[in-house]
Amino acid sequence: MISKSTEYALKTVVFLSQNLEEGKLFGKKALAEKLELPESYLAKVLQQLAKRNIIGSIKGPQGGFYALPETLNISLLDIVDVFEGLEFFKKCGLGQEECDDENPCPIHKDYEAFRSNLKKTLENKTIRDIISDLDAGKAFLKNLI
Amino acid sequence: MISKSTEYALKTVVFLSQNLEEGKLFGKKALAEKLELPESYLAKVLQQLAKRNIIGSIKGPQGGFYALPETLNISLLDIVDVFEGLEFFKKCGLGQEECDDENPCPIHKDYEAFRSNLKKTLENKTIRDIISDLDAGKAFLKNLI
DNA sequence: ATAAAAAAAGACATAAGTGTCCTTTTTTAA
DNA sequence: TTAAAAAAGGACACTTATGTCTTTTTTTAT
Repeated sequence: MISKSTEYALKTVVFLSQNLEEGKLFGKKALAEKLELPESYLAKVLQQLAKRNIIGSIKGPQGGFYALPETLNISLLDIVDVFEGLEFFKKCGLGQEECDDENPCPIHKDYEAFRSNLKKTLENKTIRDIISDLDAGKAFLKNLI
Repeated sequence: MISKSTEYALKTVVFLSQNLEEGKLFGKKALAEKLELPESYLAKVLQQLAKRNIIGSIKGPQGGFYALPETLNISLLDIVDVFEGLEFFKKCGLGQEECDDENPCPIHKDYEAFRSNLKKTLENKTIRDIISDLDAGKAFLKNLI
């Protein structure tokens, strides 16, 4: 449910937010090196994030990507939404076309609880929260702090 | 986490268990028609189930597949294990290589709770349970009862 | 103006899951 | 013993996610 795209996006958004300073920009190459991610693939991810206004981008020499003021309020679910959509949180765990409270599949109730709890967790976890956890040493992400 | 292979396998195993009668066999064609599944692909699934002794198979004319006595005690997790393995229940939700209680990712604790709950749910749900739920009208699976 | 730097975009490569088709092997029934 | 029926297995096609490479567009600095 969480693809590489989402994983790379999260790390980039966290990094940019940690380094949010007046006029400070990071190119795809710098980001790929810092975070040890595939540069060309990361470029696509960055473009999608910029298009969705989750981060900002400036073209030309000295250009690059940067965190917006709102970026800190972005939730993990927002990032998942960009790359996977929210279908996962509606679909039946056993792949049944029809599956709801009226017509439940054999694990409907448990699975429904699972996915809605997971959704809530992702929804409530903002970039701000993650950075605060990283700062406090309560959580870790490779190559970030 | 639950692939088409697992979905098809579950439906077949349930069907065969519902029709467990002395000497009664079903060929891949009959199963594919009954369950409305792609016949050639289902054949592969059936082979893997037979190889793992989750169902039995007999070659030759009048041959086919059938449920074993133990088939009723098979859990959903057993079927998942055949086609996806159990990696999902160990892997980090954010794709981090290192992620455990010592070095948790930002959603480690919540995610760990979800996936272990889900695992327990799959582990405790046997084919017998599913058939009993289907019989009682408590659950539904397309083309099964 | 022009060259360079960077984002943006398009085309292609690879791997895994899904799915189909064809051939081989086994085994039973005639 | 032979033909047919069925499982078993191998090879290939399609799709999506992942990843790379090249070209185009934008923009700044000289």
